[in-house]
Amino acid sequence: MVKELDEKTEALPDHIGWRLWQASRAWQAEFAAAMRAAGHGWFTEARAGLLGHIARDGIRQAALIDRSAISKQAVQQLLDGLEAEGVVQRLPDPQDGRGKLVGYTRKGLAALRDGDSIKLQIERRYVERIGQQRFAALMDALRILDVGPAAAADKDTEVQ
Amino acid sequence: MVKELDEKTEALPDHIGWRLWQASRAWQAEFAAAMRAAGHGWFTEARAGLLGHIARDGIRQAALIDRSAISKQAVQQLLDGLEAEGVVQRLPDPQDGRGKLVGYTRKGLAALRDGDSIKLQIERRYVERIGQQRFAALMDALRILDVGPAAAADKDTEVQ
DNA sequence: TCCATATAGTCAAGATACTTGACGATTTTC
DNA sequence: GAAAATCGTCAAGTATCTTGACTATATGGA
Repeated sequence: MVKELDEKTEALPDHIGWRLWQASRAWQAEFAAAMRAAGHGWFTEARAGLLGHIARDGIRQAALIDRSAISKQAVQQLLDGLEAEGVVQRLPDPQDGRGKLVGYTRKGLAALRDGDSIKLQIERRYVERIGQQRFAALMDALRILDVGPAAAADKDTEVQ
Repeated sequence: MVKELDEKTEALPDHIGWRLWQASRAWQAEFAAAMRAAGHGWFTEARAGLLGHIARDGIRQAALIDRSAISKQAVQQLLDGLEAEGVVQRLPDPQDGRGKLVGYTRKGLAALRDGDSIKLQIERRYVERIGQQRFAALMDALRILDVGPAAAADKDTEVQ
């Protein structure tokens, strides 16, 4: 098709936000596809974002709400889904009659283990592609940039 | 609250995917907030993702669909919204009776200009935070990683 | 002790951003 | 020309969020 080749191939955006977005989306798509291929068909990106805030030994639902950047109702709905899938379970908090403790089921913990090995595989591919040094520099810069919910939550202390 | 301090502050994930996701979300939230503050109340992250693929001199809707990672119906719905907001316009393609050409209105072009200056402001803050060298290394690594739709689309040509 | 207030979680309703499936109009291919 | 592919649209449904209203429990004085 000559017509296609005639078209100006206009450059895509090349600012930090665009690059981060593309890289993030690509990573998530790769990870989610591998998780589903590994038998965890319930795995979605929204759920992944929440699971990232649930420690292996569980967390109080209220604390989870604080850490996630979304509303408590959204957290609840995601938890409802994960609970229905048998990935997490909610138990009453013995310390606080109002509270719930969110923890992983055996199925959930198995998924975490699979997830860990998939992460390593992806990371290995990234290192192959851009080299160990550049990869280290990438992680280093992202760590020091230190955006995200933890950094935002620290503002409660108002040290600045 | 002593009880809070007693709780183990379990570490958040620290792999490349998590860091990219956090950084990407933070950038997008910052950018979208600044755009809305600049009077572009119609600006959302989903729309931003699509606009990133629309060159200043327009694009055929079919080409836009190819570049975006979403379904053609999703593209259409986003375009419907952007057209209703007066940001883009769709004109019949004189070369192809089936096709449409998507282009910016004056309002859309003005938003692009504001967006450019906001991007520069955010980038300046990032450089202040992590230093010029680290920022350059970050961009360098992300560019060479070269994930995203353009990389995928280039596979059609099979130059590799 | 009792009451005001804050916190934890839930229920309900709605918006946004997607999806798949079906379809008509046009172009390309043979 | 007629079959097949492409382009855009319409319709319906799902996932992921939102805000608002509400109940139950806990906390912290008077």
